[in-house]
Amino acid sequence: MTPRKAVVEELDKEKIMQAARELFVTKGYRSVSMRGIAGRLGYSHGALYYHFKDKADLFSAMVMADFDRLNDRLDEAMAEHTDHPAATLERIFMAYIRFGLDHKPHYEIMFMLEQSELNDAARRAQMVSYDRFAAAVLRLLRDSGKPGGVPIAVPWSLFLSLHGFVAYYLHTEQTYDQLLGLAEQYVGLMVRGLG
Amino acid sequence: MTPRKAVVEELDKEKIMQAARELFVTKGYRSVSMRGIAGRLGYSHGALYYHFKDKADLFSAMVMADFDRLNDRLDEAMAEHTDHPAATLERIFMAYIRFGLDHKPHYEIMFMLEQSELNDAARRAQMVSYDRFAAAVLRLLRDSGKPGGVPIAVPWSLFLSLHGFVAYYLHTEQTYDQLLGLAEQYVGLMVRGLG
DNA sequence: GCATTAATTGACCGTCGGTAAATAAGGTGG
DNA sequence: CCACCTTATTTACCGACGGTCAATTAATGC
Repeated sequence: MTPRKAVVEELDKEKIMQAARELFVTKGYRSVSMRGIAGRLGYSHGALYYHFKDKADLFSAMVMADFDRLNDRLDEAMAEHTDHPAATLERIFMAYIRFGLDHKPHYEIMFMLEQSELNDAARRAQMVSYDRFAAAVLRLLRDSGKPGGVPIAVPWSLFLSLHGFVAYYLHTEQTYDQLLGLAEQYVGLMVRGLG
Repeated sequence: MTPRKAVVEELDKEKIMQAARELFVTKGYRSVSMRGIAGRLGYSHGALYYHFKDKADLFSAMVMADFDRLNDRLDEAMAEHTDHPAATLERIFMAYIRFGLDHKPHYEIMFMLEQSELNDAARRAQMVSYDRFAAAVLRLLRDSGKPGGVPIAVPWSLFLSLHGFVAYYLHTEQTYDQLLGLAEQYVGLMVRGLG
């Protein structure tokens, strides 16, 4: 009936991503449909395809925004480097876990999507974010005076460990606060492995 | 036209699970459909619903069979307990990683399915299998003469670490043999954390 | 005011998981 | 051998999905 709305209520990428986020909170991202997102906004589903090429394109845009946030959190954790490198390391690890558990719907699409559900740009953002993490970890390990070189596989192992922790609790109801003690034990185990 | 086939070519659960497995190898399990499985066997999709209540029921049956196999592998790794407990621990960890990477399609449905995609029995099998793992790890840690008690969270942390490793490489082309060196470093880091 | 462009609708396509009635084969008792 | 019941399968159907596209109307530029 009205194949174009008044400009004040026009759709844009931000509104679409926001609606998608709200749906992710209640249902898992698997069951969030393009039709559902459009319906929540009062539009027909076809309108979304004017703003995003397809569902992977929408997911990817959200993922890239989320990686920017994660990078900020890790930067903050590193910025307080007044104490020992080992303590900074623990802060970074805890910041990672906290980000994952405080923003489960975000983390879910960042790391739990199949590769086919993301476009190239989003995959690049994943890798870039990991590179920052790895560089920071390597620097801290060297600063803390490790004898000899630090094997390049170490940051990767640490990342995998952190991801394993978050990924498991992603689909439970438990919050970061509830898991705090366990997370600290876990991180402690990780850091002791580096000694 | 022929609403029942000759008895020699009747469908059964085994045939269906086998066909599903074959499809998992080429496509991810996400894109394996009930129609696709039936088609591969030369049946119409409705026939599957006579043998399995729904897709979750089919997946769950496969998952439970896979946990039996994983339990066997871990039992084998523990059985060779001629040497130090620490060496046995490493063998168990490596056996876990090996199972995951040697049987990626199996591991995928065992651990990467959403809870809603499994029925109660399959969820129980997951927990029982973890309990075996945890009991074995706890026993070995105590045998190796840990001073004081071993926190109950330790086996769980170890499991999460192993899962993190396997989960990441699940969607890559890399084989267990190619990742052997990295896996050994990773396991080494884990065990050192216990010292 | 008129032509052009931008944004939205809604019909349509093929595929999915799932249900249920119809139907034919297998098994059973007389 | 036949009648009857059970078992296994087909097929049509449902609603929902992702995605495409011509039609349509609001906004914009000249």
